[in-house]
Formats: sequence, C-alpha cells, structure tokens
Amino acid sequence: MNPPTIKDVAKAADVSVATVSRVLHNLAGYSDKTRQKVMQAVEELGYQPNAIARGLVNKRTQTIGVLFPDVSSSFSSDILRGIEEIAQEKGFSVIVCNTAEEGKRTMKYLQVLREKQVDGIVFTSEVLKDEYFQVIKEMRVPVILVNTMSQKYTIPYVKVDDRQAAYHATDYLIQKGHREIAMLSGSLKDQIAGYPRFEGYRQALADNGIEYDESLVAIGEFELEASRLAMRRLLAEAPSFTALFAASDEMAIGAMRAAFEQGLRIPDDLSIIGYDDLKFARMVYPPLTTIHQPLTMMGRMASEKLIALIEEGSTQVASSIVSHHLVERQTVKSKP
Amino acid sequence: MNPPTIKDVAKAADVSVATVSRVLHNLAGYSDKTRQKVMQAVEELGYQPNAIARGLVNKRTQTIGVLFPDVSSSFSSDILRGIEEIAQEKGFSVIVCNTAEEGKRTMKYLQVLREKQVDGIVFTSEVLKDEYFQVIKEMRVPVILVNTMSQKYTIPYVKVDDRQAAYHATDYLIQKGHREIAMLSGSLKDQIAGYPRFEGYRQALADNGIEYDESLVAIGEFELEASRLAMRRLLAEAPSFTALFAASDEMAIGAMRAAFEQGLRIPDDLSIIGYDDLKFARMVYPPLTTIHQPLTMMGRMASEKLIALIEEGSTQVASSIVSHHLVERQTVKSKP
DNA sequence: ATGAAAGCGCTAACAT
DNA sequence: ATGTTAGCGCTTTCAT
Repeated sequence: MNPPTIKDVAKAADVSVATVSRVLHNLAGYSDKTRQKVMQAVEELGYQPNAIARGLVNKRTQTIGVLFPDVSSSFSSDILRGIEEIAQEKGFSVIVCNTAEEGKRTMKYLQVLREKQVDGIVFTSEVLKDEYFQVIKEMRVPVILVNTMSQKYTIPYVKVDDRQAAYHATDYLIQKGHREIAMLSGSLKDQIAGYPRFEGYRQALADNGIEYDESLVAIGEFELEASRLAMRRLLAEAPSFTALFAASDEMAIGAMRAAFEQGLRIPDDLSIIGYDDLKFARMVYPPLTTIHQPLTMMGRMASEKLIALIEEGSTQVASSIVSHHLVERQTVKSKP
Repeated sequence: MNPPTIKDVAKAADVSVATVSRVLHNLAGYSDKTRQKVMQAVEELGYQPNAIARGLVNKRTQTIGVLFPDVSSSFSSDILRGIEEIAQEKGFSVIVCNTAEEGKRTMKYLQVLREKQVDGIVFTSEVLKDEYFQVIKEMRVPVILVNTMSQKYTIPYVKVDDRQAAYHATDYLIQKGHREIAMLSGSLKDQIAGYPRFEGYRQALADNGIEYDESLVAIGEFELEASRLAMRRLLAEAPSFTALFAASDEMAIGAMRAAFEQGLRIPDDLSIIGYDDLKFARMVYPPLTTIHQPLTMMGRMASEKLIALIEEGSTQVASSIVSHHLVERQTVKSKP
C-alpha cells in the first residue's frame, strides 16, 4: 500500500537493509549475485529512496534556496534560470523565495530555509542587511550574492561593475560625438543600481572634459511610466541634449515613449542607451542599444560557486566581477 | 556547537521532549509555568525546529513542486509568482523545475520531486504525457494543471479557453470593420496554444460570414524573428489584409516589426491584435492591443486548489476556465 | 560479504 | 500535567 521502503527491498531480496544501502550507493561489500537480487527487488517494487530520511541522517538536503525581490521580473527570472540549470545538473533542487518589495518577507523566508535545512543560499539584487547576515551566519550554510555585494561582510558575489558599465555607456555616447548627454537615474541612495551608475556617468563626462550639469539628470524610479514622465519633464525643462543614458532598459523605453510623444525620432533626433539588456530590449522598435548583463550566466556562476562551497566545504571562493558588454542596436546614432 | 535540537531545549527547560513538542504546537497538557520555561529555553538556545525530521514523521514536507517548460519566460514567471505567493501564505515552499525544451527533463524532475517527497505538483504549459501521469499517480500526490489540460485523465486544471479567446480577438477585429484578416498561428499540432487559437479564428470568421482563406494564415513558431519573417512573407505573397491576429504577443511584435520595415503604419495601415498580454505588450510602441491572460491569478488559483487538495484531502476540486479579457491599446483601429 | 543496531530530530501514542 | 518510548526511512559503525 504505502510506498516501498528500503526495508521492503531488503525483505524481498532476502538481505539486510545495510546491504541494500550498500548496493544503492555502489559501496563495496557484496557479491555479484547479491547485487542482482537487490536490483531486481528494487525494480519489482518500484522502490525510490526517500530523500527526507536520507537528509535527516546525512544533514544534507541537496536543496538550495534563492531569494529574489521579484521572481517574476525578467531580470530575476533570467538569473533563476541559470541557477536552476546548474543546480539540477549537480543534483540540487531550488526553492524560490519572493521577498517582495523592500525585502518584507526576507526574514521570514530565511527562517523557512533554515527549518528546511537548505544546504546553501543565493541572495540576489538586495542589500544584505545585518539582520539577514546574522541569521545566515547562524544557519552555517554558504551564501552567494548576485547583483549585490556587501562592504561589511566578505561574502562572495557575482555582479557586473555597474560603475564601469555606466561609464562605458556614457563614454560610448561621447565617442559618438554627443556632448549634451542627459541621464535617467535611479535613486542615489540605491547602492546597487542607483549611485554606481550615476557615478559612472559622471566620471565619463569628467574624463572627457564635459562639465556635469545637474539639470540634465532626472532621478526617479526604475519603472516605465515614471520614467516617461521624468523624460517628459527633462525634454521640457532641461537644456537641450542629443543623447540619453537610462539606468535601465525599462527607463529607456519610458524615455523613448516620451520622446515619440514629442515627435522626436530615435535615433535621428535623440540617441538613447539603456542598461540590462532584458528580453524586451530587442522587442521594442527601434531595438534598444544597451549594456548587456549576462544574467543567466551570472546565475550559473553563482550556482557553481555555491555548490562548490557546499560540496568541497571550500571555505572561500572568489567573487566574480563579470564583464558586461555594450550591444549596439538602433537607438544610438553618431552626432553629425 | 551543532544547532540545538528539541532535546537540548527539553534539557534546558528541564522537561521532556514531548512537553516541548506540545508547547511548540500549542497542544494541551502543560502548566503555564512549564510553557514559560520552554519558551525561554527556546529563546536562549535560538532553537529552530528541523523541518526534515518533522517531515519524516509527518509524511508531509510542506513543499510543492512546479514544472515549467521555461522558467525564465515572462509567461512562466508570472504564473510562478502567483503560485509562490499563495504557497508561502499557506506555509508551503516551492521547488522550481525547468523541464527545458520538449520536456526533456520532465521525467527526471518528477523523480526528484518524488524522492524529495513533495506534497503536490503543479504542471504547466505542457502536454501531460502518459508516462508523466503514471509516475505522478504512483507518487500519490495531487496535481494541478495550468495552461494545459488532459482529455484522457480527469485532473483539475486552470486555464483560459483559448478557442474562445481567439474567437474574441478575431471577432473584435471584425466588429471594427475588418474583413480581410490574416493570422499568425502556432503549429496546429500544438494542442495548447496552436490548434485551439486557430480554430477560434476560423470560427469567428465563419460566424461572420467571412470566407476562410488559407493563404492568409502563416503557421510558424511563437518567436519574434520567425514571426517577423512569416509576416514579411504574408505581406509579400498573401492577398491584402487590413488586420492581423497573432497567436502570441511575441508573434505580434515580430509582425509589427515586419510591418514597420515595409513602411506600414500601425494601426493606420494595419491593425494588429496579440495574445497573452505579457509585460512587454505595453512596452512596445504603439502599445499592443491584446488578449489578457491573468497569469498571476491563474498561478494563485492553482496554488490554492493544490493546497486544498493536500490539506483537506479533498478528493476533487473543480477545474477553472478563467476568463480572459481584451485590452484595447493602440494597435487596432476601426476600418473607415 | 553481510547483518545488527544505534542513531538523525521529531511526533504521537501510551503511561502515569 | 508530564514523561517514556516506539517509530518515520535511512546511513553507518561495529561485529561476525
């Protein structure tokens, strides 16, 4: 009636459970005919090991937990895909945790992951607060940070250098002949995607002898509608500009929308470069020139590092600054 | 050194483990001061129950497995979000499984879910093959289908009526005065998103006295580039048409691209309606008129049904055909 | 080569 | 009100 256990197999094969366990794990210590008998019993009963019982004794669940601020975003799900891919290859399952806005559920989820005895955690796109770190520390499992990092604690991370990538984007615009370059930035309080990108923009200007003009940058949210409005304001009130660096693709698209509404043509009248290279960057028209972050690969790397930490008990793995690249599509044009 | 167990708590509180278990579960059978002692010990030791051990005895893991053909698609991740939301509310964790193209890893994953003793499964967007059904049956856990269904087995599902929704889309175009309506369809062998949508299109034409013209429909993949090419061919070779029904938003966007390239204006020269209402439908320009599928809600419903099945051991819950709706944006225009 | 038995951390009778 | 104990299904000494 109930699913067969190792005991049932042992009985059917007329051996002890220890022996069954041995053959199941390819350990030494049984004759070939014993092996046959056991395998046959397994086959006939349709036996499947119970990973829960196994986990109890091994203190390993072959499961990792992954925390996202928003699982359903294109950004998160690309990372997730990479994580899952490697995890399953290496025999791990992944529990997804949506921490919701401002990590409202982060603590609760860490709790759950702890009770569920996950072997490791990947923490993405959010600032690692002290309280998070404390409970993770108590869990005594490895963590990997993705698209975020911690100044305070030395935890391996996988991310691109946002400052450098933003610098790259801005510099590209400059190389194309633009001098009046506006920016749509996230909050400067945002240590992940806000401040660093703004800094990169500013530095690129400085290095090219272009004076920074505060009225050329609009600071707002990473969201289409808000960005459309911000861009509209920029267009109305700011000094004129021929190019725009948007701190995210979604912002860039909001900006494009605003530009269209003012009758501007892109890239003829205005060049725009985005950041992220989410799937829809190539779906808009004209296709968006942007900074590509290799999200799926970052997920893979994180997964690999984490599992290395789990399996080899390697105390430390190195962090990775992965390289972004700029993908030229059709929203940037040389200034004549 | 090791994380404290219930035994440690019992010792510290100077009671038996049974008593600790009782207060942890709010069962009756202890004095108030005992309760105090226990809670204090829990506090001091930082005790956290071990869900694995609990799962072993309860035969319940408070975990569900979710299978997606592609976790990272906008489509899947919207559903995932809904599932996760309800699951965490009800105290369940979700293991994500990416079955990859053509369910290559489905069998393997079902295996894993079985070993991990998940309490239930949600199976999305793929045909439920016999072999899948067999192992799920052996697992003796409830399943819910999302965006798919089974003729052969009576398994509760959550989906929209694709045929009806496609009918709606086509009929809408007709009501707007269009008579020459092309379609970009998925493979007619695709029982989920292919054939039913095609049928809806055809039926709407028929019911409005419009003759079906085979040369007006292009059958291809649900993918941007392929659709762009298909559309280009349609534009070149098919009889002229004033409107297009695309079986997915991505197809619609590919079609828009092809149209732009031919110098057509949308919706002035050509009306287009899509299907799905993924996030990027509103990001393109002009924003896409399309059939909205309430994916996140469908995820929530599936999660709810599944958990009901798990908890109340309800033998059966009803399937739900959820209603789509048509969202009017800017790609369809009345024919003058 | 094989088996007996002691747990892993917890729950749930069954006693008292 | 509280404790004792027998498992849950498995792995792993330790014997033999």
